[in-house]
Amino acid sequence: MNQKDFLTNIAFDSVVFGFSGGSLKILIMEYHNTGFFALPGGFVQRNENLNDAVRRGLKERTGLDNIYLEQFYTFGDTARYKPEIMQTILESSNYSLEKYEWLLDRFISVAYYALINYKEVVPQPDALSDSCEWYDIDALPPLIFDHADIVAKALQTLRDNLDRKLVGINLLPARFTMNDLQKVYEAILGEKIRRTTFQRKMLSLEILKRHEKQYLGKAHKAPYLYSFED
Amino acid sequence: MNQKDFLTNIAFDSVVFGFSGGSLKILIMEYHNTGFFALPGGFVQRNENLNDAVRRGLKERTGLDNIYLEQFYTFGDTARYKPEIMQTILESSNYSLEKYEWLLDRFISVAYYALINYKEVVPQPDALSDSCEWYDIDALPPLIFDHADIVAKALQTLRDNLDRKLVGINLLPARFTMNDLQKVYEAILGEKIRRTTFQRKMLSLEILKRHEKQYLGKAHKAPYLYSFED
DNA sequence: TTATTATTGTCACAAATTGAGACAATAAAT
DNA sequence: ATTTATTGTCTCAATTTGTGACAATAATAA
Repeated sequence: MNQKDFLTNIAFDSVVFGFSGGSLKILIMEYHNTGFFALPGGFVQRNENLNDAVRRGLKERTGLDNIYLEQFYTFGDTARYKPEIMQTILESSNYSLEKYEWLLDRFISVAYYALINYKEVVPQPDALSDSCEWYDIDALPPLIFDHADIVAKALQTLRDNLDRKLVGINLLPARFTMNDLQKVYEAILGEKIRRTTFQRKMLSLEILKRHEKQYLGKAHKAPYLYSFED
Repeated sequence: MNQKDFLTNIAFDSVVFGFSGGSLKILIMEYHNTGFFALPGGFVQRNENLNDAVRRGLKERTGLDNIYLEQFYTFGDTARYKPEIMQTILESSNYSLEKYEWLLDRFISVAYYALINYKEVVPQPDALSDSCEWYDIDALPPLIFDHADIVAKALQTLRDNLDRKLVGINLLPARFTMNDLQKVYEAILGEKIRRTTFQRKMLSLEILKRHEKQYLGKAHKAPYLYSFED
């Protein structure tokens, strides 16, 4: 992690969405001995595409390749520049302030959101952090810098894109019921959806393939399973 | 324009849309003695918000404050890094390669689009360029770097946002006819719109204020003028 | 075996939105 | 007074969406 390997003044942050227990969650890192919470992020190598840098960072945090990923905004206000916070983080991990002085400079951050299947992930902390864990989107800890703004804008963008792109599928396992899918939509939108209208709309898109029924031993009709990829 | 005044490795580019003669146009710069064409852009001062930097750049090119402006994507592929082009531009304007060596570094560019009233603008070249002129969106010269991609994505984003935000109004004078507005929509979408449906939809939004009729001496019924702001 | 229960898939009809054209009302020219 | 081109509005059809009804299950309880 040497300064000359990386572009200066530019960083990225990722809002990694997962779905579990009926609610939407994101990954949050906690730095050693500081009580500071932040989005997972990183820096761009000099010979690396920006998008590839973000995928590299996500691979380190989640172990996953081929993640659904979307860039949504670049945050560049001077108000987000708070070197004293980064200094505390470095000092708390006994990092040399001389060697890592470049981290105390101002950064403009390109923000992405990712959608992943919660069950496939075992979140991994990095060298500076104690933990990388799922937090319910409605119960986040206080975040450093402007990361709360980044999360809010990620969620807003996800909502705006929900109809246009059928992105909700990326939060589910390969096979899911119509009710599973509806729960994802409700968690993202933060409101209840009418069952019959939702089912009709999803089926009319003609991109869901219907498979065998899912028998769960419940005292009622068993639902079909669906998948996205043919 | 000293390196230490600016953030390194980060730039911005602006796609400035105007509407004239029934078609959509954007501002393009041509660099001295090179035959190179590019989008207007610039760099971010160390103590300046990113968005403010873009507005500062637009003010220099157009003379306008309070421009409708939207960030839409950040371009960070390594393939866009072509120092030989920038070197040619600097040499052709007799700039010292030593002093401006930082301009030969790799830049990640945050792209914005702006919508302005064509008639209010007298485009201004900068120190490196011969001209800053309007080009029809369908007849652009070949652009350097990935600027053609940036234009394409700007237009796509503008189209996607057209219904959600009634942005077309920013391309027109303060008072306009329904037909003027329809022509703007048609130029952006690249297709004809049904007159009665369009009129009904615009009026149903209830954000247009109707004013006196516009008598142009034509042998038919005169249209009403409308404005956006109260 | 036969109800009972909860949920699913689909249909039917109403309500709302959009598509498409008809038509009267102009301003100015003939 | 008639003609011409365009505008504002209306009507009806077509499509989409909202809302509830209802039969078809799987398992449970009787």
